[in-house]
Amino acid sequence: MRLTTKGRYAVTAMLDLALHGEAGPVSVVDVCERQGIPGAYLEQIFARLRRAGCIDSVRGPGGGYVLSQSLEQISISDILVAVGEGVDATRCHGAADCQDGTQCMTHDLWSELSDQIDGFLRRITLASLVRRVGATGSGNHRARERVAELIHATNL
Amino acid sequence: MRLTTKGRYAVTAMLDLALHGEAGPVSVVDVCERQGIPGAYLEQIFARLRRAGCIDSVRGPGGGYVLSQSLEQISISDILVAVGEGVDATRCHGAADCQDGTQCMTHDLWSELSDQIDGFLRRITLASLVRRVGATGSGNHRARERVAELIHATNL
DNA sequence: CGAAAAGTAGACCGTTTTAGTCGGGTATTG
DNA sequence: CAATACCCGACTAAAACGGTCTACTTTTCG
Repeated sequence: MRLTTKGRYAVTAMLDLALHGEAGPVSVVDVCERQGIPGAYLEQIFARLRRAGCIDSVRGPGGGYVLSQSLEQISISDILVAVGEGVDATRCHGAADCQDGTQCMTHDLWSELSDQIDGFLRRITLASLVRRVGATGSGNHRARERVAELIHATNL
Repeated sequence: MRLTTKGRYAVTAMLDLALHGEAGPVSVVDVCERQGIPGAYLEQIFARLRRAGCIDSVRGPGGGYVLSQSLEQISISDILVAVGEGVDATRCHGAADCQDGTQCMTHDLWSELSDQIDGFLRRITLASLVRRVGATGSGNHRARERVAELIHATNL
């Protein structure tokens, strides 16, 4: 199972807005310089997020993007769905016609899996992400060590 | 997030072995006719499963493939990992060097997500799948209705 | 022994998706 | 009116996906 960079970029960018958006709109350039995301690509992603209603845009000098809801209201699931990276592990995209018009043996399994993953992502909001990043400090030594441990422990 | 057909085929094929393997080895042709999987492709998948130690092969007439462990011992996670479809939502594949050699802001998130999904898949074994398929009957009306409800409820 | 049944191996290939780039817009501000 | 910033659609190289095809080797049965 893979997550594409588009989905990751979208979440990263939204988190960046959450962290730096208090003083007003945040420009694409600001975000892509801080997060190392190609500017032209990030524009596309922001466009999708806007059309989905996750963010609002302000044009002209001093403009940029602003979160359109509170941090508690925006979940990771919302963001991924907005950029077309919503979870779907089924072959038939939920239609249950996987094999000759009827559902295949493993349809329930994939359906349930999709549900589990989405549930997890729905419970994580920008608010909880901000709390976490704030607590460990982004990119510092302590954080890196903690993650290294985690990876080692879970054999990821 | 997407799951490829290779992963789905692998699980389906393993489940087929679990359901029809009691009388001896099951041939590729048998499995692909029952499950609607292209034969030549399924052969590739079985080859990976064998190299990973999930199944054993028996050559010559009357040969085929046999599960190499008990139904309780084989998890969906094992199968997916065997065919190279293991869960990894991080960009850096666990190395924590996502951004300029240090970990990016969202590394923990993806790492934890991968962990959650894998945990879920590890708890489901061929044994539990066989029980489930037996209980609902594959492809019957009741099962399809249940799934339709689920899909509607979760907006998948 | 020889034919047929089956697995083994790996090169190959068309299509789709990914991960962007590019070029030209349009609104807003100073 | 010029600079800043969003807006939008077309385009593209590379990778991944979902297979196919060919040419083996091993084993059983008659």
